[in-house]
Amino acid sequence: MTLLPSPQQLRYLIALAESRHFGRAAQACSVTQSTLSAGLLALERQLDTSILDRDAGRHVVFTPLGLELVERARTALSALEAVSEAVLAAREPMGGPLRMGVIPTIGPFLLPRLMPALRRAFPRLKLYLREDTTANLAARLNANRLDLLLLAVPCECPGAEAMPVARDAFVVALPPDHRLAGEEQISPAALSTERLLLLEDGHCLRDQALAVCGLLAGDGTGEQDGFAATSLHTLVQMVANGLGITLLPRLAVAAGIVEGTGLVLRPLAGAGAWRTLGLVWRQNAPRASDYRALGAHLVDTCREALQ
Amino acid sequence: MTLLPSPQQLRYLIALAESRHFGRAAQACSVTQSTLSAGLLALERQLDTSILDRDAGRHVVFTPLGLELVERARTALSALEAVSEAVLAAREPMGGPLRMGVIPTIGPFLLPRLMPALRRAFPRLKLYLREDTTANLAARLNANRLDLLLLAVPCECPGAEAMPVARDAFVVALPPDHRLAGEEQISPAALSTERLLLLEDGHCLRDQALAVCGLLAGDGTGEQDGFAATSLHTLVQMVANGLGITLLPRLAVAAGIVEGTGLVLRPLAGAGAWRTLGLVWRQNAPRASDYRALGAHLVDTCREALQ
DNA sequence: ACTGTTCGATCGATAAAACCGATGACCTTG
DNA sequence: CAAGGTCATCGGTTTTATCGATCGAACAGT
Repeated sequence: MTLLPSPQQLRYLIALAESRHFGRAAQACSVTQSTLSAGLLALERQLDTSILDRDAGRHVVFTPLGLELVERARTALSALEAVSEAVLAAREPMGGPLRMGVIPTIGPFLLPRLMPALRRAFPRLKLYLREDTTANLAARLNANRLDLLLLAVPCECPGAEAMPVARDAFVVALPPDHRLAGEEQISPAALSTERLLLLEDGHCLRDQALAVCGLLAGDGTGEQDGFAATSLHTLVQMVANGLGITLLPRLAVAAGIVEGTGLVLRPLAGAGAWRTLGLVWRQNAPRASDYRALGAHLVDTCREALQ
Repeated sequence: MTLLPSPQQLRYLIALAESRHFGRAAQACSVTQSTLSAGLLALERQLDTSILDRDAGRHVVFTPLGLELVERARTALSALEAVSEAVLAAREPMGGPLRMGVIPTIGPFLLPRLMPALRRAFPRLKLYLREDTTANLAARLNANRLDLLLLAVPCECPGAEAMPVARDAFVVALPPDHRLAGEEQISPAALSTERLLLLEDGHCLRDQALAVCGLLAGDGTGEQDGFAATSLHTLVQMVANGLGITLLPRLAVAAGIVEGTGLVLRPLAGAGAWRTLGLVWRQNAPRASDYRALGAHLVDTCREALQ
């Protein structure tokens, strides 16, 4: 039987990959630098390969194989942690810490409603939140630094399981004096010729809104003077200032994002366009059944939030 | 940070689950019984849970949670082994041992051609073979006791990646004095009223043949007097004895399975039915690129084997 | 009921390893 | 060239894994 790397060695490896600094990596692992150094040397000796390029000056440089090993170490360590966590999950369903990631176009509008409902339904749940873009959240989910994502599905996330929870329609928001403000509803085709304001690149809502207008995402598509908003709230302010029009998710509208701005809201003509909100977690996550139960509650909360 | 189970402890757990006997499990791990016993007790203590039901007489009985932990331990250990194996795979592409499973309706007809070709292309490859049904092979793939499967895809195998390599058409085989033997080609509908002989339950070819005839798989479907064949060779002998007709994969026919039997072969009318041969391996398998290269060779071999 | 056997748990001793603190060698920077 | 920072190495200590021997309970055959 081949000699296996120890979990500790893998921790050292991952910590070093994240900080690229022996001392800080050691600190993250709560050991001394000498211990971490020796542990990594032992790992290289056991695997009979070189993980670090030690001829590369004083910077920590990984060999190509070393980088692959880091990735595999991550999944291996996640699998090990899943063993421990399965015990906790079985002992106390819907208890303990849950690290959830949420995108900025959902969080501020849904969480204020969701949190009280969850606290009522699952009093023992400790929910840690992180707001970030889909790509960053997905990376953290894979690195086992988040347990659950609340975002627009489908999303590129290999090895993950998704559960759709709600359909969130897009609504056109315009200044009251806009020439389209008199229309009952607005056709998607009409949008593509307007000055369409969008969130900056990286927000999935941006790409979805562009898709609704029949435009392809790309550098600066749909931007006015190269200017894009950093949040839906600033986006609304820009529209209120007459800089253009935009698409808002019904979820944000229902949460009152346009209140006091005087903006006019109009539905999209036709079958309408929407995004699908959903939960995403790692396959084989020990608490997957918890996540599904949470998703069931989320379905209710979304129905209420979307009136 | 939570205390993680050690790889050794997981090995003990898995070995015990497989043998349900402390002494033999210890032997499988090359340790003494006392070591394994202490290791498992330490694991239960660390996880603060009970894995074994020790009030259940002298038999080894796992708790429900214990069984789940065994499953998770398997995946965790596989992930750990993947780290080590990635090193070997990088050091020597297409070298070292490869444990391949193959179904009985492919192996005897393709391997005689495949093996010499592989030996020529990859001289350093050490290929271990196991012939079994799809279900058993899939179980062994998941348990990390096989690396690669050669079978009919798609197959139920979660967490696996598949690569189709060839299309293998079905051919009707009949006795020369059969009333359908005079036809140029035979329609699938005509088959369903014939005395159709098939492999016994568990062979995927059986279900595929039934599907071709528009029949659903079920208890005894398509059996004559409750009698089913255990291999394609015996099946051919039964047809030659006038007990009925059957469907054979072109692969077996091309390998000469009906030679000397006097059986008549007729194509199926219409678009024709076929099975897809393919390779399957675990996602994240360190040698996945090797498997794809092997699959590319397999495409050639199959083309030749199917003439 | 008695008895020998089998099986898993426990104990004491020993060898291996993980870890720490201090130190050394080397590179980089001012 | 000197100073600071960074990783590797070394000696000593603590912890852990393992073994061999033994114990006690459950079971089977008489």
